Amino acid sequence: MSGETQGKLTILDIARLAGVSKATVSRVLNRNPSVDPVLAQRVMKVVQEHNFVPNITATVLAGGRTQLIGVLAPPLNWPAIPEIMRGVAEYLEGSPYEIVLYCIGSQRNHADVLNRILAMRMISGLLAIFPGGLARQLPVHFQQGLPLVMIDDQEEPEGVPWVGVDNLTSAYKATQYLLACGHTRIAHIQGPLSYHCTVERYQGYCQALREAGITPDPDLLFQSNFEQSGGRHCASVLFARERDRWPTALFIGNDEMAYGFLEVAQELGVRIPEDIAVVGFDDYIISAHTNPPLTTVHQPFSDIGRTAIDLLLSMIDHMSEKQPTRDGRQTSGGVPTQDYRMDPPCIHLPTTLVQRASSRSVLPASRQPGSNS
Amino acid sequence: MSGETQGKLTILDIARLAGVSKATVSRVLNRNPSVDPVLAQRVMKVVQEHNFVPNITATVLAGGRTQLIGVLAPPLNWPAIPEIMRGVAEYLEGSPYEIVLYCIGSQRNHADVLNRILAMRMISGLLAIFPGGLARQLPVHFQQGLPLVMIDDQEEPEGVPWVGVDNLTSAYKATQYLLACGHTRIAHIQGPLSYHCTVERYQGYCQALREAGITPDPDLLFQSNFEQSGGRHCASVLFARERDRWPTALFIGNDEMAYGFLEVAQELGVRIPEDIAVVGFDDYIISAHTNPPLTTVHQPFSDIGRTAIDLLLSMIDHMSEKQPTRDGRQTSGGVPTQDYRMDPPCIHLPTTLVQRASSRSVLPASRQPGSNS
DNA sequence: TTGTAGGCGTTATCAC
DNA sequence: GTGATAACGCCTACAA
Repeated sequence: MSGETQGKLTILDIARLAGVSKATVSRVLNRNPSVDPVLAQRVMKVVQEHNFVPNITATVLAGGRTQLIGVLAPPLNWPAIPEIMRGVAEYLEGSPYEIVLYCIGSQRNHADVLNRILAMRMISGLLAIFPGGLARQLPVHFQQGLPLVMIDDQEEPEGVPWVGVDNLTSAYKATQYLLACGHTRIAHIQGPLSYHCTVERYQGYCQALREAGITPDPDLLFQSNFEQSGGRHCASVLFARERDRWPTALFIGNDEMAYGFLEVAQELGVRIPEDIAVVGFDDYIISAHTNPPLTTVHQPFSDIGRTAIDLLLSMIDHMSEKQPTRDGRQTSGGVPTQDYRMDPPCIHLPTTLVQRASSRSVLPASRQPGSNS
Repeated sequence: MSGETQGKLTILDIARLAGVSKATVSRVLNRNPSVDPVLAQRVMKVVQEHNFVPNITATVLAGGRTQLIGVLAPPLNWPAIPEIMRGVAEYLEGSPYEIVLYCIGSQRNHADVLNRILAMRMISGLLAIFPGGLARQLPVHFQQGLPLVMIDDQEEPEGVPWVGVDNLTSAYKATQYLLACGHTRIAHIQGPLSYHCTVERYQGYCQALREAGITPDPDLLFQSNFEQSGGRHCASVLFARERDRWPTALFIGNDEMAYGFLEVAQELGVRIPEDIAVVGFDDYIISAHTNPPLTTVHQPFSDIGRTAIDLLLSMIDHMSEKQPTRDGRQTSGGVPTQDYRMDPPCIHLPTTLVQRASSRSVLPASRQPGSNS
């Protein structure tokens, strides 16, 4: 209310009002310690009274760092994205940074997006969420000094800082849970094999079975597409079999396919969990509302976003302190400073199994399995 | 692949390579018609070969317009937001513009956000989605020349360009549908009265009843909070009554409350739609998955986003052609140019009623109501 | 510690 | 039509 931002003041105006030079104002604004605290006070007072905010474009042009973080994301209505973005946005709210959002859809010339973004030289770091085909270009830019973090489940995390979950362990626990429920014929619907998470989840599934002395039965493995339609398809195939070839439980590679599966089950009058217990993976919001509500592995999406952005900001702080290419090791304030480029961090967040009505123990009440994870 | 963007070329480099001056390159890049087509060709060739993209910060600083659209939004995991953003992003993909996303959560000093955004002088237009308390400041900035569009259901659309749905008509049709189903005791759960949409939806509800010769019964009107908890609460209150005071149908002011209502109904064994038919408003993704799936008024969120951004871009084109404050009327190319500031456009998009299992006709089969609006 | 001056990459206003 | 050149607002040596 006090100072209208319209008058487009510049540091020069502030300088005059405070009776100092542009340079001093600039220094105050950038918290340069070499300025007299008294002067700084005076300047800050003027700045606040007039609600002054430096022109960011000029700042960048002059070589300062932007307060802008680029976020490369698939369409926001993909189920996991809003939650991830919430984590990102909430974290960034407490910082001076803003988000520049690059949504990659179908139309855009994918190959060029990254180049354009970087050519604009506007962001000081990039968070790449499910970058798909763009994942290939990421390591290069990272090596060239762009602070960069990837959230992905498709490519194997290599060459760039990465945040995600431990799919193998998660799938292992999900399967173990079904085993603990007393099931022995446990089927699995997996996603596209090109996805890294597909493989990991399958491995976790197999490992749990083997440890229980069960050999994974190829007859109980379905390969699909991670989409609802895929779940529907697998359901039809499965339910078309004679009843004694059905499994008693099913671990589905993601929730989306589970939705399709549950739909078909309901249409065909197959009772879940009585006839078949179902466990999914992801725990999108919808999963609590399906019929029946879906037992599933909860991915902490907002935490993933938060963690990724936290890592990114620390990378920005760190990488900007050093020259583009310097010798690896150095120490700051007793804390051993890692060289992100030599050894890109890879953070795995824990998942939890959320039990809902789509699964249930087939054991007598006295031997129910524990609650979760 | 051809031209690495790393070398940070400038128009000066391009100029040299093409054997022309900076000015000419700039003109070519900005499609200035006063440049020799042959020269333009030569320049463009160099530009493309080197994958050159002008430094956007310099462009802005020099007075050119940014290709950045500010989007002010609530947390992205609010149900309607991802769909709206999808519309926005998809539309923008076909344009040279990018999104700067400002998520407003709880922490941030709300009053300042807008000032900061504008002080940075980085965006050429602003899309305000459910701005809440910030709505008050919008008209001022709009009048001062900032291209601005609001998507909101809380404030009455006045003083700023606005895109949304016709709540009154939508509610009217929803109620009319229940009447056509044969219901006469139709209850309504409304949201906070401070919301403009609450009032409009209530008016539509009343109007439909009155036209059917029914006086709205205060006993069948519930005032709540637009949240799931509110729906639960109303359900408990309602179901605690003697059975003959129950309505046979219920028009709920938004889907969120409907979810809560359905939950309680299921917990208490009340059959939907047999005991009470339920119609909601919004049609969030979850609504197709509830138990039973929810009949509801579909808001075309992605269209709303698309329309809003379309309007915004045309405003940007238009408002930048004129001096900050000039005389009102002028004509361009035979098309009468509107002065957005004199008369802010207000676009109402149509809704559709989506029929699902939570509602059903109580009439004999021969007199079923038609499918939808 | 503080001020001065040059430069960041573009656009825009001039002359030519 | 084309080419110099002065802004644009800030940062940062360098000088004082």
